[in-house]
Amino acid sequence: MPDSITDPWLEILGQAAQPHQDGGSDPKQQRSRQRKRELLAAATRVFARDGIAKAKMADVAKEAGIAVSSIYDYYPSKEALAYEIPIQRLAHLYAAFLEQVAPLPTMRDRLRLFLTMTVDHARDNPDWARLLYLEIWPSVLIEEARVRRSVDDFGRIIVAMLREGSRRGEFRADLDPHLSATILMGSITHMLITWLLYGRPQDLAAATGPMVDTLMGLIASPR
Amino acid sequence: MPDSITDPWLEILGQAAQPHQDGGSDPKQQRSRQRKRELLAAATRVFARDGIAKAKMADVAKEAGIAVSSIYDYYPSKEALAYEIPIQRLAHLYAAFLEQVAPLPTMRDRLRLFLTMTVDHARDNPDWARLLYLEIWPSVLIEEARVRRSVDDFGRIIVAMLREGSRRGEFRADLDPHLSATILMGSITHMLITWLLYGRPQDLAAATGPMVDTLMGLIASPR
Amino acid sequence: MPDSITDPWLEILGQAAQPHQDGGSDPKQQRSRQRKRELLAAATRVFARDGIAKAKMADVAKEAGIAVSSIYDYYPSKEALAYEIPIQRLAHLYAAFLEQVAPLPTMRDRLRLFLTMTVDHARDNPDWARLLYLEIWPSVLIEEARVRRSVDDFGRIIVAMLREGSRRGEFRADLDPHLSATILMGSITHMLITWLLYGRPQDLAAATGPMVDTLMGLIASPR
Amino acid sequence: MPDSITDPWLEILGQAAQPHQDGGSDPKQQRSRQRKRELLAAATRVFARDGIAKAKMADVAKEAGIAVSSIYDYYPSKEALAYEIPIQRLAHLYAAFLEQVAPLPTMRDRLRLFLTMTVDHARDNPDWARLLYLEIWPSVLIEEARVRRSVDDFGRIIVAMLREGSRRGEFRADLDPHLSATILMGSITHMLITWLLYGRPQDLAAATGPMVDTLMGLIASPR
DNA sequence: GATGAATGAGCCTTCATTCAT
DNA sequence: CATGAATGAAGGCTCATTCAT
Repeated sequence: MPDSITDPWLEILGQAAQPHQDGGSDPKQQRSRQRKRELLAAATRVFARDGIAKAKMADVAKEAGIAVSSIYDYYPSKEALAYEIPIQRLAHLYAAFLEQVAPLPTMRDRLRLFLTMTVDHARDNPDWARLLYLEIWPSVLIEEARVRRSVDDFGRIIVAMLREGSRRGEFRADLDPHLSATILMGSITHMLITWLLYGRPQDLAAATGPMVDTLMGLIASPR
Repeated sequence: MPDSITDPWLEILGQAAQPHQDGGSDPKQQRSRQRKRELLAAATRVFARDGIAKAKMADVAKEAGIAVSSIYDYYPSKEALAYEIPIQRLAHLYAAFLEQVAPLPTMRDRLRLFLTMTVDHARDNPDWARLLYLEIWPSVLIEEARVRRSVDDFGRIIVAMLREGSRRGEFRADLDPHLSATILMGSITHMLITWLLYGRPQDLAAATGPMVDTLMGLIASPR
Repeated sequence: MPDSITDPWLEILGQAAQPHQDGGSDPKQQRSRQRKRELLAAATRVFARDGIAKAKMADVAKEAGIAVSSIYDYYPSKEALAYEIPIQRLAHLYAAFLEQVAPLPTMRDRLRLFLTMTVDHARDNPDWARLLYLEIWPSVLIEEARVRRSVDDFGRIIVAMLREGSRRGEFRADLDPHLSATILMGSITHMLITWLLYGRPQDLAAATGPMVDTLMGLIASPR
Repeated sequence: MPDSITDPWLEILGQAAQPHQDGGSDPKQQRSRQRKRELLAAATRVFARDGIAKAKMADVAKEAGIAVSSIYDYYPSKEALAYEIPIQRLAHLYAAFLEQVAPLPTMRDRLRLFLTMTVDHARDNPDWARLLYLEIWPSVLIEEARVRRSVDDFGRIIVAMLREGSRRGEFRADLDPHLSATILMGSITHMLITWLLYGRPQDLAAATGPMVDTLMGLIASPR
């Protein structure tokens, strides 16, 4: 049974993978775009290290090797700069998943891939992960619609995949998909947070397999 | 088989339930203690509303109905004030659990109680919960040992109970207790965060039963 | 014919002489009130010297011998501070005039006194005069109602006196009081501005007599 | 008695009507000159609207439809740009007056024309008038000699005309020409400022006649 | 014990101006 | 010529904390 492009989970994923309209200015010049990328990377490092509220634009500028005022050529405010980071990176994650998901035959494999990629993405970009999981996600302040949507997409994708898996009989039908999604996301997120804050488990990659196996076992339709 | 006071999980719980040394001064005066309680309650509200970093001592003072400088008669700094909140409340939670846990015969029931009480405590004190789950817990800033210990106690208690449950044959022995604890804590925490940020599930109490059931089902030793 | 308290010009003058509600905070302490006075005096000097837009709060603070942030204990912004100056001083001028005007028998004498006191007040407080005549008065920015009202009172008082003088037969009835008022105010103001900007006439007091005489001659009812 | 070119008032007027050396570069290109004119017009509008100190070069550029940095191809600084405006326009006013004044037989008529043209010029160019009467004229900042001279020319021309009129017996000889000039200029200026700030008199043209008549009556030599 | 008052350190943001292309 | 891009220099304002009364 081939996937239809109209499968809800694919549609949601496809939209989430779209690089939403960039918040800052969009310079035409090649060199400028490069500077902007470097700025975002530098900001990620500084914000992850000091926290958004306590981080200083001066430190971001220094880290990026540009003038403080130049930051404002790209982003209108400190918050706009901070919010751009999770938006872009999450879109990348969703896009990468979209690219690799097609060949997999079952929703089970696909969901497993999604969770695994999420952990790997965090492990490969710990600064970004700190920012997302410790600053942005729990932030009471997310009034910015674009950030909120990016973050919410995560849950939406999982719920949609769970639904599709249930429909196909791969996943238990007796579990509310929101409940399952909460367990999946909460477990993965908590593992990441523990790793970020305490450095445990030391080998995050090694711990991911058993974690994902256990979670998949929980939701797998029996027999 | 009666509990021994030397059971690791009871020992850990007993220590966690001790009100750790208060950070501020400890005036003997009755009236002073009352003011201090009010101050802490006011601070909880303000910090939950604005976030610790953005909250102003002036707002806390106004909410408490006292002068800004008077706050410093009780707590040496804004952070000390902020940190005192989770410390006290978590100790209360642990103590309340300690009081009710004894009569329960199985670790399964006890763990179930712990998770349920955690959710109830958050539901009954949403301001405090915002502060703990959205501000303190993910905080990169927790260098303050006492806060960190209070928070860590949560995980320690669960791991110890899981171990004891495994030892008694109630819980699956093939699951690493840290992995199980991560799932339990992550799931509960994520449910609370979603409730705090999005107001869903609307009826948190009603959602807690199925969630705990599912989680317990996951770790229960088969037959 | 004794003045009635209900004479329009007296009523307007009486209101204008009221010290309008102070814009800044109103500390109870005696010492604080003194500081506030000194602050206003220092601000007058700095604003007159550098212009409001270019003046720095740091310079005002230095001139007043207090910390920059302390200024904000008294006034909420630079503009509020700047605007308070003309408001207070104009009210003083109006009040002083109100005190001295009663004994004078004719409107002619009274108007002459008003114009003379205006010039004297400026001569005695050249910093304040610079601020009022060169910064505030021509300011497009006066959206602050209180400042605008204080300044407008000046014209209102003159027009009302002209009307009363006409009614009494002292002033020519064929002149529109607004036209006359424009000539009176414009002439006096222009003389002051020239004095402030160019230092001419060198002896402002000596030049005032002839100026006022000429103006009064213009509006005096013939014979 | 024909005017002699050596009449002081004519000599002063002639010099004032010369377009003083332009502050910016003087590109020979036709197109460039056009751009410069448009830039000056745009700057007039922006400066009149926001005030020189608060106006931003970026806004001027946007209004002129050119790049910010291009402004600097024409004028070396914001102040140079701002000052160029009154200089050029005043020179135009003086030149226009010079053109029309010759046929008039009496100094009285000539002075009347000068005052009327001044008002008309302001009414026809309210943006420029705001700039001149509310920003430049009272400016403490006019250290720029050329601006100051342009503005001062106004008074010089009037004083010279008053002197010539007195010499000819048209104007009262007992009035100090500086005093008379102050009344004339102050009255006209004040009428204009009131119009600019308050929109009154609504019909400026209609109000000008009586005002000028009254002023001329004041200085006219008695029969 | 309680507070009104004062402050120093700091930070985000603005903007006129420069310059390589 | 024209400009996009970059920046240095500032400045208004905030706020946690201190202290004399």
